[in-house]
Amino acid sequence: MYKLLKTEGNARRAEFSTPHGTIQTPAFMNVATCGAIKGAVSALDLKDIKCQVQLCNTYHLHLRPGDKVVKQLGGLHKFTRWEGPILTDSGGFQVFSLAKLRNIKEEGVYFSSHIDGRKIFMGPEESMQIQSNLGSTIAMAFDECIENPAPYDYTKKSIERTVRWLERCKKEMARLNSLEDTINKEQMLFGINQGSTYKDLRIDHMKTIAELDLDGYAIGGLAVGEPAEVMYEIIEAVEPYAPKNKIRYLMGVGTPVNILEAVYIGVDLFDCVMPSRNARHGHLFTKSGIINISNAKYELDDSHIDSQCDCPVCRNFSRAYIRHLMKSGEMLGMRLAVMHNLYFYNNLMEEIRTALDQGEFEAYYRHYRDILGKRI
RNA sequence: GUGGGUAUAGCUUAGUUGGUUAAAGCGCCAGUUUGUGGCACUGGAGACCGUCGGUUCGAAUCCGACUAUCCACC
Repeated sequence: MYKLLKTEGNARRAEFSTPHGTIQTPAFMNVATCGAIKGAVSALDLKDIKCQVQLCNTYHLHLRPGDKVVKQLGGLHKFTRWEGPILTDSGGFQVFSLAKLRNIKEEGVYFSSHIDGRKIFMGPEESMQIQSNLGSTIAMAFDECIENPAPYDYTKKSIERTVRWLERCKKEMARLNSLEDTINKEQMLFGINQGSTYKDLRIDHMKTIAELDLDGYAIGGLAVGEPAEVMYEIIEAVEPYAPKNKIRYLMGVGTPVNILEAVYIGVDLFDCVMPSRNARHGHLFTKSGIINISNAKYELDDSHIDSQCDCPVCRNFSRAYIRHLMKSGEMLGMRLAVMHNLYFYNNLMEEIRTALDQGEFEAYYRHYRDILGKRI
């Protein structure tokens, strides 16, 4: 249930209520692909880093430990000890990211497991069944994330198929939610807008899926190599056709500035591996830009990662210590880096929400852009 | 003390019958990462080849002495 609280320009401040709690938006989802945020961060840590909602992956959990195993253990919430909202990605992106191994047909996609190479099939019904077994709060529709660049004709045929897949997803989810032993009988379904970088196809597709009255609408297939300006233009083009009374989710995006720009255009929800993956490689976000904590210049730096940050890591540990841990390959270094970066993202979203609450988002937006010195 | 082996980048090593600019891994330095195939990838710096002398047009490579170190024996 999406409840709009305030708007400023196209930017929206809202609450999205779910069976597992209310998400204050704009919000960032913390990526926990296999049921855990990479870097030894457990559900016990999530409040400390201001996490509201996690994203887990259908494909990965299907392969290991298996969605039926998770169901027998009571679903993802009980399994991971996280009581808040969980969104599961449908596996559609893996079709794209494992492109060499795929074979896309009308019924679904045949591809090889990245773990043991065995052939697997996933179509809309399978994806919904897996996500139902996982018992996530929100299921994503099974879509095709089209490569960039893609020919116009291929894109047109692909999004027509993605619409047919979406209709099958909706039907299957209704069936699964009515079954006696379903873990979450109120599981929600988000549709995904595709259409590569063709505005007319994007708009046509959004108009079509808007009529299906889904619980939320995602924009997928962006930030896959096209310039950021192109991404912003596509979001701006599609935004007027996304239902006003439904949450909007920009999939896989992005940098702090990407997110700020997208909020400005009217997006509510984000996810991205950037904060956690960058952290694992020592790249830490600060209000004055990214620092690489492994750099030699931090060897004797007794200050905190970000002097303006009040996360648990910055309240306690020095740059020199975290650099030492990262250089030594200590797991704690990675853990502290990931926690800091996720806090940075979650805190950024909180600042955006506060600015919207106070009617000062425009000023915040311009200020933040100036700090980073560029739009991208 | 005697006999034998070894000595090449910070470390561990490769280097053809002597032939242009001595190679690799690790480490070091820096960069990349956008619905995650988690310790990755890309690039860079760094060696007058133990020391001194000899043979040769030419020596990391062959010869001698010295030094260091390892093994065996006393």
